[in-house]
Amino acid sequence: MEERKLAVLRAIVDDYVQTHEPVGSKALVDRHSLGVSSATIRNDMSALEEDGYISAPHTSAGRIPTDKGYRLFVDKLNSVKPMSAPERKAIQTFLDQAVDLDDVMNRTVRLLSQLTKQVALVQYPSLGRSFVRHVEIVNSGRSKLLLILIADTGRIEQRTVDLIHTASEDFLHDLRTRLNVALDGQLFTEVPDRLVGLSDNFQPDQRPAVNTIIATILDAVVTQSEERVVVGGTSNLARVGEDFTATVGPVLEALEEHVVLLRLFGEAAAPDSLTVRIGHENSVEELQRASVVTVGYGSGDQALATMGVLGPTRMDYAGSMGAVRAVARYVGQILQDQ
Amino acid sequence: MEERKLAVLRAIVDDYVQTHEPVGSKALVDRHSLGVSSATIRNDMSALEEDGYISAPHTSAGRIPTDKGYRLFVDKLNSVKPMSAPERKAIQTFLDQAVDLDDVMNRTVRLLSQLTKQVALVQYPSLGRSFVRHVEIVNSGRSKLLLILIADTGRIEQRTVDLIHTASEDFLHDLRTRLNVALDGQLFTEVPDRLVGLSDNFQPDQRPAVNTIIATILDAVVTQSEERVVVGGTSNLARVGEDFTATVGPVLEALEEHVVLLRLFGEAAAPDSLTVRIGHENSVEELQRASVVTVGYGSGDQALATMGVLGPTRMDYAGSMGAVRAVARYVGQILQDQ
DNA sequence: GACTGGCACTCGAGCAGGATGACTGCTACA
DNA sequence: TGTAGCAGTCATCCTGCTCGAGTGCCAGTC
Repeated sequence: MEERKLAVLRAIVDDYVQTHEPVGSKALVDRHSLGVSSATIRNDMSALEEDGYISAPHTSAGRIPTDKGYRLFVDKLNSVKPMSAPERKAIQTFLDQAVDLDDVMNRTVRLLSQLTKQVALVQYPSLGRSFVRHVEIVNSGRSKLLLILIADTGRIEQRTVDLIHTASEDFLHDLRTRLNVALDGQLFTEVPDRLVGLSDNFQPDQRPAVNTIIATILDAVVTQSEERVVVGGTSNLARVGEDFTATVGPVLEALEEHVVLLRLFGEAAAPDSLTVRIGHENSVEELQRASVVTVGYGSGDQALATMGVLGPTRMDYAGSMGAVRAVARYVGQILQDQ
Repeated sequence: MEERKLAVLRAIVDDYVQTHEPVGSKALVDRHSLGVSSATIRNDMSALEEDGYISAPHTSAGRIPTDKGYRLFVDKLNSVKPMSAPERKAIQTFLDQAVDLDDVMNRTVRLLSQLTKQVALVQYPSLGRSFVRHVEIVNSGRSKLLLILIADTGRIEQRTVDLIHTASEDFLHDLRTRLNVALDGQLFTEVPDRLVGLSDNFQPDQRPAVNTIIATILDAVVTQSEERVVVGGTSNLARVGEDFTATVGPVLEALEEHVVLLRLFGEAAAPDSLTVRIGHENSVEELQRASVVTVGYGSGDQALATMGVLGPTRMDYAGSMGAVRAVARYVGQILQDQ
């Protein structure tokens, strides 16, 4: 791929992202200093179209980039747009005001959507990659217990447990202590192993209750461990122009299905490694006219979860990538400090 | 207001809600058995327009109800549409599967939006109307503490507290016990009073730490007590047709501002008392082309919080009111059982 | 007095046809 | 390999037109 053809593709993407209109050869030489005439550009564009990087909506219109064109553009992007110093400062102070994990997640989503003017997606720290900080059991009247699992990231899972008999305070105290001895500081994925044989320490008549509680813990840890995603900035979809019911409707629907979103995130990558999925590269059908920029976040080198933004394929990739990466870094830091 | 004019208004609202198109006098007599000719209807419509209940978008079009017309329609509604037995069953089983409060709230929002095909809004149970079930303090390494407040509704508030010195386990045990003695079973609004003088029970050198912790509790209880709302079903806005950027964009923006939504809910009414705000009756400017149906929910006769749906003024009021009320009842029951 | 049938009038929707202009592809040339 | 110019294409915009839904009014009827 010759240098100039790449420059032409870059120029087309830039212009199209800005104007949302097919861009012609003449407009291109006017707005960019490419050093050659429009006829030459036409030849290059013709070649680019041949190779499937751009296409013309109809004969007498300009060209727009295809998914393949955006892909090349992103691959050849020499640098993501870094945040300015005041922006970094603003991100930091805004996130530092958060009082708890929910607040961190909500603020992150707001920040991302405002910075990128896109829909923001933030996954809660995965339990599977977190450590148990504390287990608490609270008697909630009658024969009900409230079971609370606290992760080092500040994430909390709670479950109610129905027992057949009312549990005594002594029994609960004993159980609480043993659970915390067994689990505190362990990875959540280790929890099932650590609970094996725990009920052996109890009186036979207490074992059914213990086993019920253990089953509930396992359910909370295994079944529901990944399920939480926060979405924000959907009003940014209003600016896409185009036909609404056909384009934005399905996207909104997909965003409501958190299961779909989790599939969208896929495997959490290492922190700082940006992933860009453009149009059809996306496995979720409703989102094949959209692009997604994601990045893993977390403390240390292992990612806790993923966050990112979603927008039309004609988005500002360099800017979005920069913003997503910057925010992810700060969130990683904050969760480390918790 | 004569009976027939009211019947005409009802028919106009029904037809317009169904077709989304201005309805004329002829269509009206065709579709409804009003027992009079179209000319008579025209006279009635003329009078209704005079009184401001309906209006014509332009000369040769039919009429559409005004906000005032919808208001009269709702006021004269003799009954909300009750849920069918299978629907009630489905609501109940779906909600019964919820594992914790977050899950109840999320399921409620999904249920409401699916039943009404509108945007659903659910406020978390207000702390101010809940009782303290338990207070927990967890040492989270170094000089940090994790403070957890659990309400009887299952709602959990957490805060991290930075102390100057590392707290001893004995001190924490003592503090935890005293806090629970003082607070368990109390209304959250009583919490500030109950904590007065608590630090007097501690050694002078421990008092600064106790006071810091108390200040954090008060902050969690007072400042942030009302703040949580869940929104769902925004994809239903895609079906409004009309101009998108002008209508739906501002609504989506308003929905993202949870502070605005809380103002929308206003004072939580008693459970079961439905409130309908139509178009301009709404104080939130961006939502003045929308209608909101809300109802308080809770166990007993005091409402814990509010839930409802939001849609275009031309919504199915009877159906929405029925669905909202049915769901609110079940949620109230479930929270009572927790 | 309330209701009906009929008729003239209004005004937006929708369509056809023509002018406009942006853009390309091609060809000849430096 | 790059440039200049020209012919051709095609969507968009505008205009004028017809069509028909729907109203308002009036005279007549029960």
